[in-house]
Amino acid sequence: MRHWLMKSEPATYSIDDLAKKNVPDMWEGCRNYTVRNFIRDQMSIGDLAFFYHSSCAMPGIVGIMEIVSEAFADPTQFDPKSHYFDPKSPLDNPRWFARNVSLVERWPTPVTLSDLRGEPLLAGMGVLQRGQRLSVMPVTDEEWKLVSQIGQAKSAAV
DNA sequence: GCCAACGTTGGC
DNA sequence: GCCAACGTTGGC
Repeated sequence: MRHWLMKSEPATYSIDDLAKKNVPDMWEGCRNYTVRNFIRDQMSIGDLAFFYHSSCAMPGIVGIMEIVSEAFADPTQFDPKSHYFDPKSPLDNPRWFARNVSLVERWPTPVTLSDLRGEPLLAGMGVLQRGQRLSVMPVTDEEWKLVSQIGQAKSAAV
């Protein structure tokens, strides 16, 4: 099993939006080829991912999701009304892929970006690297364990 | 709103 | 295939 970090702007789609569904939801709208390859080729059903809130007052990891489907063509690329519409993506050879995800844990007390930066053992994490902008990226087993512990401890302490 | 970093586009 | 221009990301 692999581990991931997946970013979303909470103003667009937050962990509360996912929690409200009570069923798996589609992780859509990725429009970067590196991210596309992760989603299409590297993820597996059963993989776990951190849900990361970006571009907001308190950026950080707000919970855990599970990948629950194979990759499928992201329908928003074919929808002219969608913000994610891509007129150059051929119907018979889609450029962009999505997966369904389901909520595993929502952390009432997030592990903030500054929490992550404050932990020397996490200095190598992709999300902390200067200039990295991928909205989906792999997380090592060690990083996963440590961040999960921090997240669960912070949220249990409330 | 600023700006650094990076990906994508398109002219050549 | 090069590379400048442009657009986007995302923290601050």
